[in-house]
Amino acid sequence: MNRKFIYPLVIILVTVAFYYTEDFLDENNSEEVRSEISVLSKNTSAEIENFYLPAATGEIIKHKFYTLSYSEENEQASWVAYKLTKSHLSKNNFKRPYFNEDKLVKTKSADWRNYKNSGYDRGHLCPAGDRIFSLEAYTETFLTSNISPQDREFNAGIWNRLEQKVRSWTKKYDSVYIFTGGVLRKNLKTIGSEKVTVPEEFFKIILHVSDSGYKTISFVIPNKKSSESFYKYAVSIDEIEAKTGIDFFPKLPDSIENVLENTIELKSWRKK
DNA sequence: CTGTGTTGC
DNA sequence: GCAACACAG
Repeated sequence: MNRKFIYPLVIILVTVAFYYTEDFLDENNSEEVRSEISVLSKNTSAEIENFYLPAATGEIIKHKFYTLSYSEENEQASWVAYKLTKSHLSKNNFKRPYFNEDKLVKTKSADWRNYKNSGYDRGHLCPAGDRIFSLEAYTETFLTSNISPQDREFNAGIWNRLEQKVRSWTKKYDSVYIFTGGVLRKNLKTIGSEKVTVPEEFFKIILHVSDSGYKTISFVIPNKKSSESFYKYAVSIDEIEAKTGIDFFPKLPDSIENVLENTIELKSWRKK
């Protein structure tokens, strides 16, 4: 191809796209948000800790590579939050370590033996596959505060497919924030001597932050085998809040929080 | 990738 | 408890 032709064309396209998105996004991305994003973009290490974390529902545990809120009643996290970036998606072939108690949980996290012969997987909330960029990060996901009883075919099936899609979104968008956990209700079935509750559904929220604004997609999926597309289980964040009692994005200005939380925006996430 | 079970020390 | 290996979705 002729570079003399391509370069001007690219410049024109980029310019048009820039002005188009500026106008287009004004509707739900105020100056308020823009200025917050510009502040956050200069504050990479602490941004999730300080700004995007859901409200606490129990003891907040800040690990090096993810943060969680532990529910002692349920012997598992009520939510796990972490940032996934393109650079995290490296390749490694670490041997699976054993699950350990999370020493940072003051009330003691559940013992892995609760899961043994329970019929349920020790399902990662922050997936090991998202922390393979270092042995330390990988090992840190093997804490019992980061697992929840999951149906075998749910975990290896629809939930796994969603996790892989999150990795593909990460490649596309450079970085995303992920918030995930089981829907913890009263009177759930339990396993093991410590009575780890078995969620009937799991939620996952994906947030993308860029100069042009915020973008989210979220799901609630039953803890059982499904051959459906996970898109069938796309819900609003409001719905997840209603089911879990968790307040997501409590620090975002209400005007932005409301728009993010009550809309289901599938098109732009689905397109290739 | 998501995991489990068995064998042997 | 841990290592090695086989196996399943």
